[in-house]
Amino acid sequence: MQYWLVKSEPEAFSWEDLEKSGKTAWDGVRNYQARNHLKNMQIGDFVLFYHSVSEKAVVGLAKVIGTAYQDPTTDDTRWVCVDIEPVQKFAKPISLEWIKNQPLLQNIPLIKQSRLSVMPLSKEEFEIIIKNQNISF
DNA sequence: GCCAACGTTGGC
DNA sequence: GCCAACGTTGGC
Repeated sequence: MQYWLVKSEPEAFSWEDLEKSGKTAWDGVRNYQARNHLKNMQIGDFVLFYHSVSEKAVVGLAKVIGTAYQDPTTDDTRWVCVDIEPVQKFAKPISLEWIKNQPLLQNIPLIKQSRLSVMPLSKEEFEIIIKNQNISF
């Protein structure tokens, strides 16, 4: 079991869009580091969903329901996507500002490498972010 | 809206 | 193989 965080501009694809469609192919990734993380995802892994730019907050929890396969939005075989589905919306979004103030979250790529769109989190980092959300697994 | 950070491209 | 130019992301 691994833990991940993915970013999306809500104007492009939001948590609400994910809930509406029930599941989605996490495609369009064109960065090798992010691509490598996608390839490492396993079915059942949890994925935190972050709204970048206009909101800058983690807004929900999703999970992986399909492992990496050829990204259908390109013929270029370098790129893959995975399938995810929503688990639960956060009762209270976790802001970037809050994350920056947590001593134990100082090393996550969200802060250190702001342009990476798919990143791994440790179990501890994941649990700090989802605590107080009353999420039932 | 600006711009820093950073990844990619292409000329040499 | 280096690096300048360029495009994109995302915080501010």
